[in-house]
Amino acid sequence: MSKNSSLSHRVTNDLRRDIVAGILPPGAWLKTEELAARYAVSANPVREALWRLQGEGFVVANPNQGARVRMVDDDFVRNIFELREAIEPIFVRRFCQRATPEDLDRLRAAAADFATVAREQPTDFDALDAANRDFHSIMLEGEINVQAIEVMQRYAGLINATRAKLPIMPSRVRQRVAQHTEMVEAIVAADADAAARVAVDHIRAAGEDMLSQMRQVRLTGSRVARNQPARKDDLPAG
Amino acid sequence: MSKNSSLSHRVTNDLRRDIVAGILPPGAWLKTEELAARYAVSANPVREALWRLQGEGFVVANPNQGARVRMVDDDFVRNIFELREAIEPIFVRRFCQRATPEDLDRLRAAAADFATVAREQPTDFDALDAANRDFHSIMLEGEINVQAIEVMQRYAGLINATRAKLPIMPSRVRQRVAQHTEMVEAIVAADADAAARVAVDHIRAAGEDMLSQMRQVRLTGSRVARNQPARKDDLPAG
DNA sequence: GAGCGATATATTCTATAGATTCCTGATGGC
DNA sequence: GCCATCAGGAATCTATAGAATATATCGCTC
Repeated sequence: MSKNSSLSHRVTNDLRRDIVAGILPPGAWLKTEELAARYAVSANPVREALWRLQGEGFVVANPNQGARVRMVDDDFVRNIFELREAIEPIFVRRFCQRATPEDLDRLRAAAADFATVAREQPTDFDALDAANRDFHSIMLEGEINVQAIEVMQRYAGLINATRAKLPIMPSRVRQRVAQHTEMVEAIVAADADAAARVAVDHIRAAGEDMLSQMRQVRLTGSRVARNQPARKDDLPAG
Repeated sequence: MSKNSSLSHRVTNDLRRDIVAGILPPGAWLKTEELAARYAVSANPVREALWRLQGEGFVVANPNQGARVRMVDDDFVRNIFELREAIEPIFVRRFCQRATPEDLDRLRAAAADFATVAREQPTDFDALDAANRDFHSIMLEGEINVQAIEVMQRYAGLINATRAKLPIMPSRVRQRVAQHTEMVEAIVAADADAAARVAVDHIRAAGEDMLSQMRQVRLTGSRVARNQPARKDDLPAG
C-alpha cells in the first residue's frame, strides 16, 4: 500500500512498534543518539520520526531537552474520549444521510462479524479490535471532513496500544455487540439523532470501561500476560 | 514569553509570518533550499519548521516531493468550523460549572470591551480579533482538556490569517456582539445547555459568514487593501 | 507526421558526519 | 546556605554526499 520507504518512515514504524510493544515504556527518554544506534541510522531520521510520532501522540518533546514516551494517565484517556464523543456524531449523522442500501448491508455484516468474534474469541483483543475497526471504518469511507478524521485517528494508536494491555470484561464485550446492533438499527431507520446518541453512549462506555480497567490494574498490580514488555534488555540504558 | 530561541523556531515564526502576510500565497511551493537561502540557515532547521507548520496546518507536505502552503478552500473552512462546533461546547459547559464570580465579571468586561471595539473600530480586523480572542480565552483558562484545546487552536492561525484578508460586514459584527451578550447571560444563569447552544450558533454564524465572504471575493475579485501581499518580489522565484 | 514509451538529465528531498550551541547538574567561592 | 561558574552530555545546526522523483529529449511504432 503506502510504500513510504524512506529511512525516517522505517524508524517511525519501528519506534512506534517498540512503544506499542512496551519495550519503550511510557515515560522513557528517547535519546536521539541512542535510538540512532538502535535502528542503525543517523540522528536526522530519528529526529524526523520523533516529530511524526509527536503528531500521532506517542511522544512528547521539549526543545533542547529531548523527547519521551507519552504517559497515558487518567486525564489523558478522559480527554481523548471526550474529544471522540464530540466528533463521532459528525460522522454518524452524515453517514445516516449518505448510506446506500449496499452500505447498510455491509454495516450489518460487519456488526455480525463483530458479534461472532465476541462470541468465539471474547478475550482476544486483537481480533475484537480488528472487527471493531472494520465496523467503524465503514462509516468513515465517504466522510468528507478529513480534518475531523485526522483528529479522531490522532491518538487512536496510543489509546489502543494501552487498551490492549488491559483486561477485557466479557460483559463489556456483550454491551458493545448490543450497541453496534442498536446503532445499525438507528442508521437503517435513518434516525440520525438516535444514531448519534448511541454513538456517544458507545464511546462513553468504552472510555469508562478503560478508566475502570486502568484503576483495577493500578490497585491489584495485575497485568495481562500477552503483549508484555518482552525484553527490556534490548535497550542500552534503562 | 516563550523564548524558544532556536534557529528552527525562528524559521518557523518567520515562515508563518510570511504565509500569514500572503508573501507566500496558498499553493506556493516551499522548497527547502530556497527557504534556507531566504532565512539564511541550512536545510535542517527549514525541514523542522516545515514539520511544525504542517502540525499547525499551514503547510501540507508529500514525501520526496516537497511542501506547499495549504490551500484554504470552502471544504477546509467548512471542516474546521464543523470541528469547532463539536468541540467548543465542551469548553463552554465546563466553564459554566467552574466559573467564579470574578471569572464572570471578567467575562462581562471582555464582552463590553469587544462591544466598544465593534462600535468604534468596526472594520479593524486586528482590533476585533484581539478583543474577541480575549473574550474567548477567558473560558479556556482553567480548561483541563488540553488535547481538545490543541485541536481547537491547530488551524486557528491559518483560518484567522485567511479571514483577515476578507471584508467585514458591520451587521455581522453587531451579531457577534449580541451573541457574546447572550452567551454571558446564559453562563451567568449557569444554564450550560443554553450557553452551549449559543456557542454553536456563534461558530456556525462565523463559519457561514466566512464562506459567504470568500464566495463574494471570488465573484467580484475584490480584495481588502490592508494586509495585501506587500511585495512578492521578496521571493527568488514565482 | 503524430503519438507513445523509454532513457537521460535536472531538480529536490533525504541522510551522514562533524561542529556548535544549549541545557543540566556539580563544584567551589561568597 | 545561596549564587556564580564550569564541565559533561545531549540536542541542534552546517555542509556535503546520496536517493528519489519529475521533466525533457530522443527514438520507435502506427
